[in-house]
Amino acid sequence: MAATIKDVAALAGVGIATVSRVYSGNGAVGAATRERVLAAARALDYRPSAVGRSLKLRRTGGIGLVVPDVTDPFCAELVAGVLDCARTHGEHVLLDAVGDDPAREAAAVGRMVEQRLDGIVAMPAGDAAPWEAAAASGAGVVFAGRAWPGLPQVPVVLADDGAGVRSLTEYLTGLGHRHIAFLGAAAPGAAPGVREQAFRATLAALNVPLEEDLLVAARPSRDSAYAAAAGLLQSRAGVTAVLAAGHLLGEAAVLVARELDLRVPADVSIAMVGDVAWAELCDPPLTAVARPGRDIGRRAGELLLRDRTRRDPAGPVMLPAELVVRGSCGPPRGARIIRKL
Amino acid sequence: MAATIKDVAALAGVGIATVSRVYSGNGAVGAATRERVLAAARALDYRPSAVGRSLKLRRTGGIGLVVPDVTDPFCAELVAGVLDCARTHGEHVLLDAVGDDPAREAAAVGRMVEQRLDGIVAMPAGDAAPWEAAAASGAGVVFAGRAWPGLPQVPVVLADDGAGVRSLTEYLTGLGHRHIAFLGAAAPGAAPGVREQAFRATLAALNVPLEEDLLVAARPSRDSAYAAAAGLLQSRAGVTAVLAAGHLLGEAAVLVARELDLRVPADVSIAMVGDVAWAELCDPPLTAVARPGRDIGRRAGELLLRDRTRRDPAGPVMLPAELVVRGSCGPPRGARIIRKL
DNA sequence: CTGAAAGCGCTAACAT
DNA sequence: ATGTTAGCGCTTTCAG
Repeated sequence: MAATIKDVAALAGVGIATVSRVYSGNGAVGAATRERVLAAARALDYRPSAVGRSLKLRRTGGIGLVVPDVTDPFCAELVAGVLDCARTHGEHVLLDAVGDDPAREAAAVGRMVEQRLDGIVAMPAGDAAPWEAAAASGAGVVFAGRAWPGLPQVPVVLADDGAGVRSLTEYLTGLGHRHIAFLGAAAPGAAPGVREQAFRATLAALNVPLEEDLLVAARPSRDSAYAAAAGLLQSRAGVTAVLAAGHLLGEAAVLVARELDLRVPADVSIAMVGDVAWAELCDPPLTAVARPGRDIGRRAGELLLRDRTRRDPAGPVMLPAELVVRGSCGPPRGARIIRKL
Repeated sequence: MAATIKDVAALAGVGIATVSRVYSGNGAVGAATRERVLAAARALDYRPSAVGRSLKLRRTGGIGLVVPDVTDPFCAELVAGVLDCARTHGEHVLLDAVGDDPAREAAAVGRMVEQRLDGIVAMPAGDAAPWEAAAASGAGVVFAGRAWPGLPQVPVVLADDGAGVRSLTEYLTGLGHRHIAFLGAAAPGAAPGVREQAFRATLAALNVPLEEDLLVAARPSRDSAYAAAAGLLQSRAGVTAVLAAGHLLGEAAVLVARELDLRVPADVSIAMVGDVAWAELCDPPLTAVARPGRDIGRRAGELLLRDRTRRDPAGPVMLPAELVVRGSCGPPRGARIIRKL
């Protein structure tokens, strides 16, 4: 169907090497010859085959990208960032969404390895095995937006959620809150995430006593988030503010507060980590920690594409998460009015 | 770096053809031999190269996907749908976002053609040329989520926005509205889109006089949307409802209404086409026309992957857009209260 | 049931 | 400046 280099060479009356030289830019060709080649190519609608070239060069180019869900705003930003990076480098991007399912992730990584991509940037979900295999196969791997404790040798770029939560916690306590709920804690027994750790640490540093029963666990699903928020706000033991550890949890908190006819921020302050479009649209607009998804994606791509003989940075690359103050947090009910700075 | 079929054959003490047969499934191999091959492959971390196979088979597989912006909720849904489809067919997806820029689109399509993908599904932005070239090269092309009048021979799958806008317009007029603004009309002189046409037609069918100055134009950007909404609502000549033709326009309307201290729906009713996450979160929740982005993506993928010798359906595939009634629309101020049905 | 060999489209020596 | 050729990793006749 598609014309090959031979067709072009034949039509132009030159050898295939000349055609190759015209397209690859290596080696010189006379102006007249080049013109004949180009004309022939145009006549035949010739596009050089990346497949043939890849086989010969033993390097395909291309970035694999594995995220849990393209529909999630943070993931979408991250994808956009990787796309940006790929575009500036003239690379293509192979995308898959694996829904945090380790089996699907393994399958996706396997397919990408078979495609002989330059490397993979991923928000890792489950098993270490596929990543080890990918790295062993010579493909680069960079994690983005999510840490993966098991593979310390894999470079990773993250939002500095610890700092983000610290800012937010300090902001809330500064407003006068002493009974802050943390929505989205680890299940009892499980290791707490960075967000929860930062929350605990900040409270401790501020000498605000931590109330363990205000750390409410939730799995990362809408339903679980909603249940957790409902459980918290219905029987709220003097909670004056809730810090939602993710945008799904923030959404749940807003919805539950509205259902319970709680005024925000008069009755409860609400804030969340993850700044998404609706944060600005809801009423009142939600204070949130903005995580630089696009930058993370871009940076991860750069890390992948750059010369891999160079030593990678020790430890994760942390990109700043910024506190965006909007109208959803105020002083706790009954507190002295804080004078504006 | 990576092991090849030869390495495996050598280690297993068989010919490369046998290794190939083990992996491709074509031809029979003795159980014992197969085991030896598999063992050797495992020892070498062998993964067959898709590049070699593609070259030999002269068919790469893979779906190209071109959207304006992965960060847009509708596009993200569409991408997710194509990903779903690709997964069930064992295909991979090559994604690019081109920001509605014809030059970037042409570049993206060019790269995809060079990759010798099976075909491309796209939300087309600009020029017809790259698409014609792609189709000529033998790759299938399917448009999704956006019509492209210039290329009638390209199959296209769309949300039935006409029907959606009709439902919405009927709903609004049913509530008693007679002065409905349409936010997002075509620029004066330009051809109106399906949404606008449906709006005009529905009003005409209902014998509601159309007020031309309530059709306000906007380009598809946040700024333009905001300006249009502000212009409309500041000097509103008796507008009782606004129908926003897209989610960006809906967002702008909500924001402007809030800034102007207009109560929704008491002072103005607001509704939009495009149901996005925040519609449910904002206060009051926004009535919207839900467009089945994911289904559109899936369907477009199917259309692309299925035997292309079969005749494609004449005319676009229309997927239903559903009116989701929430709290942002009510009877116009001063109207007789409509009895509940 | 298995091996040898041709060739997919391309690039990079090497030769002219 | 241009042509010839080998070979990238794989599948697939064709022999055996």
